[in-house]
Amino acid sequence: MGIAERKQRQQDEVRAAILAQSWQIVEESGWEALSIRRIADGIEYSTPVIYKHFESKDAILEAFSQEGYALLADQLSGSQHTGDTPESRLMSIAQAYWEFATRHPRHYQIMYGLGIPTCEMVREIREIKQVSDVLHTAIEEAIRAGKNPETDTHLKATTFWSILHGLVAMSLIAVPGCPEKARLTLEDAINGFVKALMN
Amino acid sequence: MGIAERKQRQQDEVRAAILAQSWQIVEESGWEALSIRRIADGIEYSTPVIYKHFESKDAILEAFSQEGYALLADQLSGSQHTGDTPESRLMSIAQAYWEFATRHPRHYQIMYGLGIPTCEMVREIREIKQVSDVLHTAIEEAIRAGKNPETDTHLKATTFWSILHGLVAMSLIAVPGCPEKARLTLEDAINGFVKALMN
DNA sequence: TTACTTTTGCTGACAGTGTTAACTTTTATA
DNA sequence: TATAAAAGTTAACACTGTCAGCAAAAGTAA
Repeated sequence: MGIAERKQRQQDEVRAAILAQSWQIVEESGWEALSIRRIADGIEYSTPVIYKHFESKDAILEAFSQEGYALLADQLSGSQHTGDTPESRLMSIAQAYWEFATRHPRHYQIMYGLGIPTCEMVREIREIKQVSDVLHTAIEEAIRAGKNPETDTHLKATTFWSILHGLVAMSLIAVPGCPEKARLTLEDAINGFVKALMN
Repeated sequence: MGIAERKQRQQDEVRAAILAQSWQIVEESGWEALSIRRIADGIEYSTPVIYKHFESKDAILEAFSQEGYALLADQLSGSQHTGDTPESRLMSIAQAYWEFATRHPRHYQIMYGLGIPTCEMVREIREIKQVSDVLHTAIEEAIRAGKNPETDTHLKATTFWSILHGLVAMSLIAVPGCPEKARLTLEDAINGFVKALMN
């Protein structure tokens, strides 16, 4: 009596096909080219089928946004323990953040283009919280090792995140031609931030 | 023979009406509600008339983007000479930048939502260049007054701009509820940046 | 004033968008 | 094999930006 299981499997396949087709369209032609009809064409189904799997087009975008945060969280966690000082660890995280944005620009676009992560989102969406947690942990560690242990962790973490986002948004998206200069800008800014953080 | 002049005047009025109506729609319902048909309805003309004044919808958006940069340049110029040290002047500029974004969020949205200012844009569009110039001047002055006179001005100016944008994007758009905290974050970050800038 | 020309503006269409109600076909169960 | 449920399709609604072709008004010249 594996009928229900097979059905579920088939549905899962369709859902996966929707996402795969969507991603193919986005990679080839960008987010603005993504449309329900184009997805339906690609997977050889009619448009309403998509609505059996996703409540709306926005839901599809959100799925990719979440995927992006999961990927980012992964990369950041991987760099979390690189380096032997809190300073170098913060720098590693910053570089991982930057690398993620350059490697996955389409992901970064929806993650921050369709509404920057709000406090509620950080609370509700696990993937965003993971990113936020990595940043908070690294900042907290640096504060403890620094000369001002009663510094506001949350304040510094949002500052850190904001600086990272600002640099990525400007350097990466605005000047896609010279990634070397962008990297220098990043390292310089983070160096300054870290020095100010630890006195 | 003031016929041509009167005609020009009438055309200018229609153009102004298009922009005024557009702005009313945007203020009331946001950028996503702005449509050519709605504008046409509002000014009591048919849709093709709009295309006599603007090449496309994007051209209308660009007009507002430019207006935004002009406004921003104004505010920054006004704060350029507030304060008697280079440090305090940079802080004034940062605060003016922040104030502009909170006071004119719709403007800020198109200015940075529809493509962040690239190097070419800064070169080509006068309004953006004015903003860029104010930042460069203030940074240059601070570098000269600091302990590292051979610091790269352009690098530091883009860093300054990036940090400002990052803070605005995150603090303002993400957490619209608590402007006080956002302001603190801004001042803290800029303080750190300035200290690192001047050693 | 009349005839002609240019400007101005409108109608209606094209090709596309997200979304959904109603219907048909396929599939599984009794 | 009849029936109920699930799956999938067609066709529409209400939008979107854009534009070709046509009607009307306004200006110019005889």
